Amino acid sequence: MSITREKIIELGEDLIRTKGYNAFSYQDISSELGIKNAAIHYYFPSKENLGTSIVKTNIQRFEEMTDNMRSRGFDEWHQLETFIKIYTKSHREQKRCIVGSLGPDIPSLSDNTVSELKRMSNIILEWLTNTLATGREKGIFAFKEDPQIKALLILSSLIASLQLARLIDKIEYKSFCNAILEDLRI
Amino acid sequence: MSITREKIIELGEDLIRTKGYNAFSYQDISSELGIKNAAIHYYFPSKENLGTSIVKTNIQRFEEMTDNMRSRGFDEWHQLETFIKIYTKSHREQKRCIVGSLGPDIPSLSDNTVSELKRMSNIILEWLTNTLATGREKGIFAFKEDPQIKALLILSSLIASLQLARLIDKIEYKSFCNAILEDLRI
DNA sequence: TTGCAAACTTACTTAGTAGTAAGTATATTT
DNA sequence: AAATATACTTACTACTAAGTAAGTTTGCAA
Repeated sequence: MSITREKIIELGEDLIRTKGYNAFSYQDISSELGIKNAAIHYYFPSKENLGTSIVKTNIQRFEEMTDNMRSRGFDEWHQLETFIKIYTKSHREQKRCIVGSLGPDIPSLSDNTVSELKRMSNIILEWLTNTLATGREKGIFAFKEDPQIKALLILSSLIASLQLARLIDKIEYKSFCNAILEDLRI
Repeated sequence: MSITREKIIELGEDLIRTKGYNAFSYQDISSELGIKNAAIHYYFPSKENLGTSIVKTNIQRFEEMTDNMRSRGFDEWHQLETFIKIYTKSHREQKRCIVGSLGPDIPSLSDNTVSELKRMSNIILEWLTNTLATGREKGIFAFKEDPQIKALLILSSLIASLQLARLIDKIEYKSFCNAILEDLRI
């Protein structure tokens, strides 16, 4: 694969996660990479191709992570801890997650991008639901709600807190994430 | 106050909550209201003025609601229930809340709009923190976390779930909101 | 060495954006 | 009746966006 193509995807993801899909332009990418606007169109004929590719890359990354955790025999607590670390890292870097960034812009996304984004959300939610359910069966987690509802509660908290962090300065992000985990302790 | 001005604010809020700040234009408003583009500039010289006014209107509305609940002697459970109803209503109407809509677009908002948005977030969070703390003292709510952390968890869940609702169809929004309330039951 | 494909650049179009200056009709005040 | 303010419209500017067509360089293969 071309190095320029990879750089465009990487920078595009960054821009989506900081400025948002509608707020960034091909200009932002071309000037940063020292190439011309049309060079981006060479790899991604339209902005929707770029958007879709970025989401697909993220799905792949997420699946690699969960596969990796499973093959390394992480228990459910450890898996959830690792998952939450993605968000603390994003918070440190002042970025949001892809789902939280593209979600608000759904009305201006193409059908292809939206369907990939839906696929991604469902993959994450299914993994989380599964991890919670299995963890509770094994006696690792304790919670009274339905696993899917609980998964949704946790995912919502993580996504929105990255956004709220920009609005409310006094957020202690670590305590926040800790509270999510501690809430599940037996 | 002018009726056109009020209509512009109302429609503007709607557009922000459905399409997003960067995705709507003065054209969207003018064509819908049957006026010319420049008429909007007459009331709101720049888009930032409109944005700021919309946030201010929302702050006022929120404060009227909480004042009203207090003066009518609602207990904390009833107050929280009423607050959550704002989100179930938004969900029914397929809209997000103002904080959840403008939050993602902070990098493209003016300083004035951002500071009003921060003020709004803090007012909501302070009210929620306060309600949770008082409710727990009175023995109405049960939770182990710090009230501010708990408030943040609840607010994040409510905000993000409106966004996720567009991505994950099988969300049972009522059960979701119910889970938030039930989690606080003694 | 010629041919060809990959990876671009140059130079452009089209469409939409916020914003403005100047004019006009209507109602209100003096 | 004259002056003035309100609430707009007309007609524009300046700019930025995505996207495209055609040309250029570079490396490799026949």
